[in-house]
Amino acid sequence: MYTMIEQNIGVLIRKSVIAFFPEFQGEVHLTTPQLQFGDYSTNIAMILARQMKRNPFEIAEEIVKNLEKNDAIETVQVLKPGFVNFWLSQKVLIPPLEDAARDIFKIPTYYFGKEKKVMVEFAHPNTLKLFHIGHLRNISTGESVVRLLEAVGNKVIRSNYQGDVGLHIGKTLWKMKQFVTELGIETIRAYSLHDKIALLGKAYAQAEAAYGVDEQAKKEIYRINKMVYEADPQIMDLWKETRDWSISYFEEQYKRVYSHFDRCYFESEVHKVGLATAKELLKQGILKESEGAVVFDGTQYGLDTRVFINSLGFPTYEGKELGLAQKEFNDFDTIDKNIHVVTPEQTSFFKITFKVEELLDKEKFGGKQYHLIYEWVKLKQGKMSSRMGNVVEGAWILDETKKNILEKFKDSELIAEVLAVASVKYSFLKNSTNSPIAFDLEESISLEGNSAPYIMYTYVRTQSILNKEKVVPSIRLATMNLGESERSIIRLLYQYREQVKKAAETFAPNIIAHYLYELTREYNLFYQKNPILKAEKDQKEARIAITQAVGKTIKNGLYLMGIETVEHM
RNA sequence: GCCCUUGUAGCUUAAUUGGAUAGAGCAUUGGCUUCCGAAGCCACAGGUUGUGGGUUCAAGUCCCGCCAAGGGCACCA
Repeated sequence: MYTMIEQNIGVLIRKSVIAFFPEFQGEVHLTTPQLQFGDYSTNIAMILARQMKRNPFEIAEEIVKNLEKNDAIETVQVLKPGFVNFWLSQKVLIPPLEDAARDIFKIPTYYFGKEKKVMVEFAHPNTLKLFHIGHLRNISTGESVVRLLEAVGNKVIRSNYQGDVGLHIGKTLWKMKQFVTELGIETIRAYSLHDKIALLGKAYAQAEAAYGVDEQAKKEIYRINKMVYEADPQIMDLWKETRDWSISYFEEQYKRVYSHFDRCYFESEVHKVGLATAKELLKQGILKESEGAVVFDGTQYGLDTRVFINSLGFPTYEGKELGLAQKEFNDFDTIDKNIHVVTPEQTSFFKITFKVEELLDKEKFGGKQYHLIYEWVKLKQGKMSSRMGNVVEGAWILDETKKNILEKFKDSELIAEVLAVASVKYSFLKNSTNSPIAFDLEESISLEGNSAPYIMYTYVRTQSILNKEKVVPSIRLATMNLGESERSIIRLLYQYREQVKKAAETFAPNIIAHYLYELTREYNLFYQKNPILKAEKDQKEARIAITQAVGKTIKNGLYLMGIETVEHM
């Protein structure tokens, strides 16, 4: 395993340092530098320079001088201020390549605790509302994080928390009741799912408008909201039916982007537990009464003060979260970490609920809740707002991209669909999760350069070559004399597993995107320069093996990003 | 008013968590098919990393001030 190699090099350096500086205590830190600076690098000489009050370059030379010979290392080099750079020998570079060619990826493990089990909570659209482009980014991020955490050995539970009670429901149902009276429920039932969802959207928009100006409407909306909370039979039929439409619609969206959930939580099933918990916390003095509401005074922890039970006696979003947390942690026994993929405006909200949960049960919740901030998809033309009617539906952008692909290239419907999903997902995931995406309706999704089609095209290219010459009888690369361009691809392939681990540790799919793009570019350059099938015997064998390894690695990496591959395009 | 986040080429962005010459893609300009898929490849150009200071052998990254944008700060979710 490469980690062994890394450790071995660390030990070698350590020994070497101790040889001339016996009181050395610190850590030897190895990094993966740019290819031009070797496979591993250490800055230990610069750190020692301060302690020893000597020139770092001299120290670096001394380290190299005292270094024991090791057949994993081909070359060692000392550069400028005092970097020591290591080039690995083919002996250790080749096995990962051979593995990759056979579709074997020995990803190092990474756990957050002894349970080796984590929950990722993502998607969370609210029922009766649109599944918009922001949800699409959320689900792309969540799905990829799930797969990354699985890749490093965790059991991952996919969960999804949806708001099916609350003011937005009150509003929509208020208007929907009118629609039902006007149109008749049977007429509406005959609508396609898509039209039903559109009607719900219309109801919400009109209710939202009335809420601001019409006192009577506002009162009525509050009344309906209360009925929903109390599960009043008078409203429950409509509530249930509209909720079902919404849920089926969401299922369609999840399926289209290859996601699914182990458990979908709803506010309607947690608000009672939340309320009870908040009341209990009030008794314990963790929460307190203020102006008729029950609040948490965060000032003592440098946090905001927020309401958990409002003066009408309903649990707020904060109150419900207490119920959710308990259900999540009870339903799946102990988990090491619960990762909430949510926008940044909720930062204060999470800081407070996490704090309260910790005060409630430190053993159970302490240090386990994590808010993974993913940023908004912002429209270049202006903000998205359901009131303004300029919310971009998730499906819309997928459809647009697909149309674009069909127009530009002569792909089949099926392939265009896969490419569209890939393009949209990739365009989200290549950015770091915490950077806002400025989305331009005109420019749409990029289909060249650093994009999914570019990477996919390269994959297809590798498959096309392999179709012509499948057989790789024996890979004897370890002893072969490889050229420069072969070597840089092999060295990149060597880094893959480490990159996956890093991406998992930091919940950062963009690391995979970045890596795949780099690998793909390197391969394309190689392809352009060198014949593969027409190369000489040994060389041909090596190049086919590389082609196979690159293909498998691309496929594996794309899978980790939640992207399917195509064999032709 | 207080708190948090962000500011990198015309546009969209990366930078291995303090490392080496700040890396790409779009857009612009010029070039590459008798040959494995040109959705490709190469080249040119584009930068005082918002700004002023500080710490360090080393700062886009850390600290302080200022400017700008976004978000949050009691009964919405």
